[in-house]
Amino acid sequence: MPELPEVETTRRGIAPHLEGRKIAGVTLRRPDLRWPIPPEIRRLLPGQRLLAVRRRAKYLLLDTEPGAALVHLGMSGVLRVLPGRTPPAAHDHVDIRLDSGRVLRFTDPRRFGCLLWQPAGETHELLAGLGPEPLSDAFDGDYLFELSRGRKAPVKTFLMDQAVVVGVGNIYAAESLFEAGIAPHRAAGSISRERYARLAAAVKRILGHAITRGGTTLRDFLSPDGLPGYFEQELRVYGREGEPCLVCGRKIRESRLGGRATAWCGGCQR
DNA sequence: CGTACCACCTGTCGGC
DNA sequence: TGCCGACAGGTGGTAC
Repeated sequence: MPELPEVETTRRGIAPHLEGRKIAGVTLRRPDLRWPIPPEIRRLLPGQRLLAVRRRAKYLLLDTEPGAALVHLGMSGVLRVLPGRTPPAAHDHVDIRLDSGRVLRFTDPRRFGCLLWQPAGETHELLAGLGPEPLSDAFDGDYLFELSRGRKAPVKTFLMDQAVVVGVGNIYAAESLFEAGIAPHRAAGSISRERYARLAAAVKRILGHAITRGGTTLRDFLSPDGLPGYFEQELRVYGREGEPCLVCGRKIRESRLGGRATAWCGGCQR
């Protein structure tokens, strides 16, 4: 499901219900999601107080004293805080019960998500190689320009590489490239410093805006309070293949890059 | 190291 | 109406 704005929206939605609460118990209805759920989740979490809910890239970290539960929502995962007596439905794989009587429930039909354990003071291997946060000062046009020299991969693929910058998935990559006026198939190494400055600014603006609007509504995503996000109606190229460009009127084109559907405007993006 | 491709899994949608 | 294939927001692993 989610790109960074959806994950951040989830974090903001669940954090007030979790921080400061004690974990009353953990219910695992499946032994694994994308990977086996490690024994620490069951063995160490019960009785611990939740100290903070953080986000790194598209991972959520539920901090406790001995370590953090690491959650990735994959393509179809949802985390919600529900009344404790809510009966589980299909694909409700994990419950973390709270001393408030409520329950943090992880639902994920496709099971591309994961629930892992990161001991206090350590960095999980999956987080070790990640690039900078897109909304941080470390991410800017100069960074993209320097890192991209010699790269032949399409700029869209480059931008979606989580080792380059985290949190930019298929939707927001397409939208950012449209705003920056860059054709998605252009080789990353052939793009000028000035154009990368525009691209970095577009990524920051679009992700920041999407977060303030509560993420993009897609069929698998509801924000944690059950309300849909409101960003979908503002998408300018993603999902608009064949429709007229809102700027120049040309038909939005569709191609495939790195196996992913790619929408772009041949008039506005060069 | 960089790049391309496959895999994981379920639900939904369009076409016949 | 029913069936079947294609596709979906992610990303680790592998093979070149």
